[in-house]
Amino acid sequence: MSTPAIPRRLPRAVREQQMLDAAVRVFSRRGYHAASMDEIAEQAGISKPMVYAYLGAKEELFVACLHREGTRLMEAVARIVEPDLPVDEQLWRGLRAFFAFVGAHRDGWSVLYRQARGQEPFAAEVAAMRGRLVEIVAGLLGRAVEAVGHRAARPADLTAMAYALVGVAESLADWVVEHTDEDPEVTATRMMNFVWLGADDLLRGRSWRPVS
Amino acid sequence: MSTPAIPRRLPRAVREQQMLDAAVRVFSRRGYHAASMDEIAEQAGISKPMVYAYLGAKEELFVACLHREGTRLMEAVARIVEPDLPVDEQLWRGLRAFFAFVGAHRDGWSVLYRQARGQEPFAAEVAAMRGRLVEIVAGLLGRAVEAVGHRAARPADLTAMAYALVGVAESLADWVVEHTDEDPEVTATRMMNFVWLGADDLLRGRSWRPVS
DNA sequence: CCGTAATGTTACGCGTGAGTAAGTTACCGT
DNA sequence: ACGGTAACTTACTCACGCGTAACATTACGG
Repeated sequence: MSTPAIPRRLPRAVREQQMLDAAVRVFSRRGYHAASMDEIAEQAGISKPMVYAYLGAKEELFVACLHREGTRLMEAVARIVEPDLPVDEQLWRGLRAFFAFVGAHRDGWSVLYRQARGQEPFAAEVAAMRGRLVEIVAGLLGRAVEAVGHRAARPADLTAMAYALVGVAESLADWVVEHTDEDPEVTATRMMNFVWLGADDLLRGRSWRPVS
Repeated sequence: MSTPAIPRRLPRAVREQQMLDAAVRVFSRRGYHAASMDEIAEQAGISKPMVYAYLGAKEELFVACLHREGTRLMEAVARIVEPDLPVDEQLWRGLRAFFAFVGAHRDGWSVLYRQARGQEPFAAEVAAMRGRLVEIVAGLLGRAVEAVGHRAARPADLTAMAYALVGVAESLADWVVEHTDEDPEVTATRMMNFVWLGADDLLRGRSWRPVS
């Protein structure tokens, strides 16, 4: 009648995930430099050399965090969006998935966007990811313009508009992080209203879809 | 006929500005932690103990940078905006001033927004500044809604909308930083079009004001 | 013209935290 | 049951960079 006594030794794959969990938590709390490898190891319930053995030095570890969180985010969104839908519907779906993800992975979001964008070795990588996203959105907008039957807009105009869209999403992601109580879906609705209709219509009381 | 031989010793006020200039440059390039006091001193053309004598330890120095750049930005915008103008006109003026400032002070913007928001001792202060700005914008929107003669909107709705607006501005500030060649005024126009009209109208070819 | 305060320098102490060497214990296939 | 390997630890080294003590020099008011 001895409980199987959970093994003190765990397989590598499991430990790696525990380490990444701990690292994301600590990086997001302290910031890249202030975070110490010792604290990360402690949080992971393991000793420091194991972290080095499995995930390498601090920089590599941070990149691993970035990569995991970034991939998770992209997949969460990609899973939901279906091509060949009208643009507003695609936006709506993508945004719901995005805010839901941020709401459920605050620390990951913080590492990705609050930390990495400033710290020099990583800023470039995040900028690249963001750039790809902006171009995807710009492409979407381009197709939408064609569909409505207009002359093709200048690429710079579309890219700038995509920049703005992505910016709104990032900013409202902070809103989601700060307002724990509010349903991410409500935030997605707010964004759709704002972005799709514009301030002019909005101030006049119109809405793309009611907020709640 | 001896040129007055610029004095090697300079008054405190001048040195302090040189130091802050150097600090902003180095902080923006390297990030808070990676920036070394030695490099800042060297960039300022002075030795390290002088920096400590005039502006204190690293944290105090960074706060001083934050404060100077933040104040400059606020003043640049406040100087332009006049109350009692219609909301869209106020937005337009404020945005022109904002993007012009960012275009002329890239490093300052980077320190303020890319660095400070992640680094723990400072994140709170920046968040507070940003929060005040959001509330100002929200107040503006509230007055606009009343002016159009609607029932007062819920505060949370206005604040969220202000969040989104500020987010667009921040994001397009990055656009300005990256596209050195483009006139900041063009960026301000892009933002007005996007924010005021919304994607729906915009994709159909309408515009608040042509881009160029 | 001289003292004194402001401006400036060189050279160092010292904590902190990244990264590692060497050794130990549990697990697992044969 | 018994090698061998994967999981794990303790206990260091060492560089880096913040902050300072102690000292030098120029300006300038009285």
